[in-house]
Amino acid sequence: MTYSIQELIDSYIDLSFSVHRKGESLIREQIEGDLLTNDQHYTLRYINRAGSCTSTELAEEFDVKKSAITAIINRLWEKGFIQRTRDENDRRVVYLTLTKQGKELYIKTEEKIYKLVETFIKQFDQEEIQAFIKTYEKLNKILIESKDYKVEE
Amino acid sequence: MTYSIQELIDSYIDLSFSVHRKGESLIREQIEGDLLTNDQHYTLRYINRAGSCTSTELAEEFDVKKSAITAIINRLWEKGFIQRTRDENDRRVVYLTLTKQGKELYIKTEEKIYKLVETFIKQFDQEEIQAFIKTYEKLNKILIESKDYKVEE
DNA sequence: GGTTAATAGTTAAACAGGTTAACAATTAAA
DNA sequence: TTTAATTGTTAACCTGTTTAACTATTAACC
Repeated sequence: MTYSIQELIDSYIDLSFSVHRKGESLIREQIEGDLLTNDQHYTLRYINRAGSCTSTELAEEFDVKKSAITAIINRLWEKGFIQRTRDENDRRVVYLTLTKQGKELYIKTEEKIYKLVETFIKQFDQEEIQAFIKTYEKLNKILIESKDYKVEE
Repeated sequence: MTYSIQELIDSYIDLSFSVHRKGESLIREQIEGDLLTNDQHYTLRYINRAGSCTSTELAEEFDVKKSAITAIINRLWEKGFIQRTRDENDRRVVYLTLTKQGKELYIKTEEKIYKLVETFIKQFDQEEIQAFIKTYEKLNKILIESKDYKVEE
């Protein structure tokens, strides 16, 4: 188990591709019928965890422009999964919360995804779990710190 | 460093989200101006590594329908980065290869991505490298094997 | 050999998600 | 009180995706 730096870089790229493509497509299959897309589920997840949040917050979390969030929220709002409430103190702000329907669908979908991921985790032995945790903590740290990375020309 | 199964599942989901969102957006910034999208670069990468390939192959690799590949290939073809060559033995088949221009752009872009990933890898100490390799190998194995996973209702 | 399958790729319509640029409404700062 | 900055939306446009129908070609079968 010795990799050159080149091989490590390749591994990272391959893993990133696999998680993105294969992982996302596995998760897509757990999502309720045609009711939600992947991104819509992530949006419900974020709002559920936050309890209530704003478009600006979602735009930062997802690293997209606010207009992209407006579009996603509109679709969820039209389907009755999200509520918009104007802040009476600062009337520019709109708080997003899940409706009862939205919360129910979110929980149901999330349970399926948990079952999927659980089958992954259960295939790890003790050593692999430790390796996973170490990698998870390191990668999260690096990805956050590299937010504004720029290659020198 | 002890995580419950619940926390492990959450970690997996968080990591998957981070790699997808933050990782992809970091890579996007390394890609040449507005010449290529992320998916277009992945397409050039696959063709370059294969030397030559077909739409069907790309559709399987990316886990999308062939018509989605046609759309991507069309855009790359219009910009002169990809060549289409009909197989004379089986005239249904079209081989995709990079043009000189396409190869040059691909290599230039890939170098930037390598530099980015290199800065990640260089932040790993020896133990973290071993943990990463173990996790990489395990996750790749699991993602491939779970290709047709279905949650029981 | 001639009909029927299957395969490779394309096209068209429709949708989701993304960007940019302009805007309205509101609040903060000068 | 005029000028900035912030929050969110809208409109135009692009990319990537699916479904369904289609063409062209090859393979399979009787």
